[in-house]
Amino acid sequence: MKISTKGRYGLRVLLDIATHQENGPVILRDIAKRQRISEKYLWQVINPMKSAGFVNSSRGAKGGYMLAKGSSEITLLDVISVLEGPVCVVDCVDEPATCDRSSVCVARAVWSRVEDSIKATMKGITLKQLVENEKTLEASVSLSYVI
Amino acid sequence: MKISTKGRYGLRVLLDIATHQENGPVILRDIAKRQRISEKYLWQVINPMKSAGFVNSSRGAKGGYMLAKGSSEITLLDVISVLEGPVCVVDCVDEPATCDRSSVCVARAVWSRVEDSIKATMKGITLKQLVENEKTLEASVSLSYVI
DNA sequence: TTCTATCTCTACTCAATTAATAGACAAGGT
DNA sequence: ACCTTGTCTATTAATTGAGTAGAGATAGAA
Repeated sequence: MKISTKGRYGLRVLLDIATHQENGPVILRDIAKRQRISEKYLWQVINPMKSAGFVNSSRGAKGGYMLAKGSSEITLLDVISVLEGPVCVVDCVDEPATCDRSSVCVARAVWSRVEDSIKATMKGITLKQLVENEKTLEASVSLSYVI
Repeated sequence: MKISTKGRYGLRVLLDIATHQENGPVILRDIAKRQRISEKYLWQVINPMKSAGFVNSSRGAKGGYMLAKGSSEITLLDVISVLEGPVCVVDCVDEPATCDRSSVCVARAVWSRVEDSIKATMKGITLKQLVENEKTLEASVSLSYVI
């Protein structure tokens, strides 16, 4: 029941891009520095998100990555699905054919219920919310320094 | 985001015991046959549940396992916590000390929210419910044969 | 008492997955 | 041209998952 580094890093990468893309594309090296993740590994994280259409890239000097859509259109469920594979706590939920009892299996019904609940929660969390939370958090932190 | 065999088998084992313990202790070999799991591996599943106080065991002839408490007192969250370890999608949620940013980390807040939702869902599912679901399911299946 | 059924425990193995690292290559802007 | 940046393919070490093997302990029955 763990989220792997791919999923966790992916979320942080998107958040990083969202908060730094005002002045043009954000380059991998800077993300890597800020997030303390190797560039090489980061590429493996960001590449699927490019394929999934969360970010755009441009090559060469002044290149980098930018969000490909509004941050309110990217949900946690999207990110995790792309980086960790479909949210599926037990295979038989998504692939009933793998077990002949699936149509009458009480256990399967349970996993299905758990899965639905996870999906619903994740779908309700957007990148935009995170960005806003971060802003208010920063504000309160800097405020505490002033006081 | 997968539940491993330990957790899945554990649930099935409890359900199996609950539905077969009327005539005394249920032996591992029978559970193994019915659930198509090796006895050896099954022991690794049932042993933590014994330690956790879900089942009692008696040794020797006529021995076996029985539920140690009412099926309404065992929740899915209990079972999974015992067999898969604490429900924790990301370490920093349960152990804030592992990361110095944890107190101001937006990502962590997200994982915490996901975790809480999973826990709440699992806590709401009791073994008793499963037993009852199975009964009604059996009834409807046998009915369909009669018709 | 002895036999047998049953649970108990430790150790081992094999495969898959995770989390990286390394290095060559491709393309676009100045 | 040159430098910057993204793109791709391998490789690897560590961890976890899933299961097997076999000896040992204990309680009831004959």
